[in-house]
Amino acid sequence: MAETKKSTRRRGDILEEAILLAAWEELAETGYTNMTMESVATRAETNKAVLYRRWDNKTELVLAAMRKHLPKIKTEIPNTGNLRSDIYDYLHGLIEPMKLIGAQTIRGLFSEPTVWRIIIAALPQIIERQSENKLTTAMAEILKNAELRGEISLEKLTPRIISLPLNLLQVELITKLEPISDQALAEIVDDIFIPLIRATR
Amino acid sequence: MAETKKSTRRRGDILEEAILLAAWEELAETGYTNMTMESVATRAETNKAVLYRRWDNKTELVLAAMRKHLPKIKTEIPNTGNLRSDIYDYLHGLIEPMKLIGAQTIRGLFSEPTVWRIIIAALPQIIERQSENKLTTAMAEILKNAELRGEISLEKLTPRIISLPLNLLQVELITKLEPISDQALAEIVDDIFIPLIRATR
DNA sequence: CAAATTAAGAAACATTTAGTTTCTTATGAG
DNA sequence: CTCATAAGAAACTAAATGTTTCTTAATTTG
Repeated sequence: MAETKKSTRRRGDILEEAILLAAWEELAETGYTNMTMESVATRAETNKAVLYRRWDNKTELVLAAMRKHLPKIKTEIPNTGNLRSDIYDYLHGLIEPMKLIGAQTIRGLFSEPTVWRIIIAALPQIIERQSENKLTTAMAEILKNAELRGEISLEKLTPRIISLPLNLLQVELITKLEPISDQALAEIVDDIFIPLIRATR
Repeated sequence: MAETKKSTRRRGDILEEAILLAAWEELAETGYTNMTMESVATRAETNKAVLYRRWDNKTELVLAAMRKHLPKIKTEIPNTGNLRSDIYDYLHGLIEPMKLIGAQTIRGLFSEPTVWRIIIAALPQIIERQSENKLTTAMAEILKNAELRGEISLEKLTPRIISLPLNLLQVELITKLEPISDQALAEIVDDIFIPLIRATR
């Protein structure tokens, strides 16, 4: 009569992944402050103590969930033979995965207090170490290719100019709290970055 | 022998100001999460219940303290007869008061979880309604003056271009967590905004 | 395959903090 | 001087974080 289920007691990575998924879902659905260690444990069908054996505190758990479930940043850069296309394509590849996540989840992530700070605090870990450098490096490479083609003169470009498009995408995300639209990207590239770079030479 | 003190039981505005000052100091010194309603009450030499009689919750108290103690945004715009100077002077007037607050306090404000979200959530109240509009309006006026002098053609400038300097100041503040330097401002104005505007006509 | 080790499940517990309630008492208005 | 109002004091509730202890299932190892 009783089902054959409930024999399994999960361990190790399988359990860990279930917890991180539960945390990610809670985060997106209810936001940081409403997500409790208890609620995550329950959703993952396990126990609070199990969470604390793996992560020191709620913040660490959230960070781990974000690291696991946020889209990874690409390192490969396009080489279309044209600066504008290279920039646009690369940045488009960055914002595209956000659309899968959707506004709901982004709002869930950002809508509650702590995550802002966590995200910023975590930039050195989540992003800076991996991505900020990755991003800046990618931009630098794209521009170097453009220089080789004689499109621009790299030495005129300050670090602030180089990071300009990325910074504007940041502001866009933070203030809109939804996936960045292709149109916004196009404006940043075509109305701001490219004209500026053409002017700077 | 005993001093003549301790007779006073403060009320009304005097008490309220003491509380808001205490909250502001706690916020700056220990950050949002470490600042408790209890600690604010103690510092203000009053009682937790008094705080809750005035503000519904911790968030409201913090918002009130920020509204009271953050520098107000100027509405008057310079008119030097030169676009570059107008922009620089106006933005300089915005960032100057932050230097009085200092990196310590800015870090205190931003260093702990919730304030990020509070600040952003409060933008509609604290900033957007008053300031974001104020800021955008000021920028628009400065540019209009420049158009009257024949320096630029306003119709070519998109909203994104107009808000560019303010957006870059935002990113600067958020990523550095210290008062914005005059040099950073100069770079934003002279390496980015002015060249872009000159190119866009 | 049996014994030993490891880690999960369960539940009670400690602590902190937000927010409430009730009662007493000082203060200021009339 | 009297009375309404709001401050002070203190006890209390209700989460939520983080801990501890014990039992028991899964895995490793000899």
